[in-house]
Amino acid sequence: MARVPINLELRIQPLDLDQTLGCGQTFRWRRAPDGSWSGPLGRQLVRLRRTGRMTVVTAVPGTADVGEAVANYLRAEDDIVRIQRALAADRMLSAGMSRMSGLRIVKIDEWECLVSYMLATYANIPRITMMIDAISRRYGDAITGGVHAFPSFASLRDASPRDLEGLGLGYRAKHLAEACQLLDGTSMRRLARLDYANLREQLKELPGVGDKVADCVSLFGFGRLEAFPIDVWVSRALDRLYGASGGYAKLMRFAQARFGAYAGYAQEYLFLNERTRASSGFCSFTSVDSARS
DNA sequence: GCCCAGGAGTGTG
DNA sequence: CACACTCATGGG
Repeated sequence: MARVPINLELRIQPLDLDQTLGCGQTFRWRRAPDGSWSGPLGRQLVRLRRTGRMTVVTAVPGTADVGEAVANYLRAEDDIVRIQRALAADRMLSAGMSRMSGLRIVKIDEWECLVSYMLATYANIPRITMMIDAISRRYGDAITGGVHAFPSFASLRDASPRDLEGLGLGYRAKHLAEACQLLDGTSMRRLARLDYANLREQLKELPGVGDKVADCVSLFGFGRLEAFPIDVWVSRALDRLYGASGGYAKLMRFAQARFGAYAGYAQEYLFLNERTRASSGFCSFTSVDSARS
């Protein structure tokens, strides 16, 4: 593989990189002061930059399929305008949605997504980012510039639980180690064939995977847009905006009845709105300088 | 120091 | 079904 950068342009619209890569659905992208974003995609380090209607893609080491990989990651096939128009029928959503018109749900690698959201339990986004960086540095192949690919299934399966704990994962280390013993190299492909209801039930069989994590993995990892992850922020939003309260199953039924096939997008709008109300910023930007060393 | 975090697991009423 | 408690730890 020639370690030569490759450059190309993609036309994906609408697309706001800050909203899409900095909103907390994915954890490995870093924003540079010039507004470009860089992150590992497979075994390449990809840099994305918007120029007008186009997205400039730079990849190291460049492979011919990087354009397809980026388009897949950004779900280029999703008709965001149509999805937003459908969801705008809901007055509660339409209010805050216009500020997020460039937000796209991303399609993360299934294995990476599963591990990432197992680590995301009861931790804030900066810490989740640090944990994922830690296991990548320790178990992932080096790409370039100190950036490592996300560790493969085999590399994490062979990791000792004690070693994982030493990376600051806390009680999540045990869940991750036990989950690896229940999976094999073909598990993600098998899960991908299931419908959403069976997928989330199968995911919940894994230690450290409950309703919320199963829905995050269904949405961001397996691309099921009907999934509606309910965390503390979404739960507050449902209560505040709709007066909906109760357990996960009840709120899930409420969301599916109200938002339907695009519940995942509705969830992201509600999540960001509610989190923004509590704090100041829209996105949790992590600068290139502070996140790498 | 204090509070809380894109929860899960287990036990109890 | 709803709560209550514990888990292990670091960012803000």
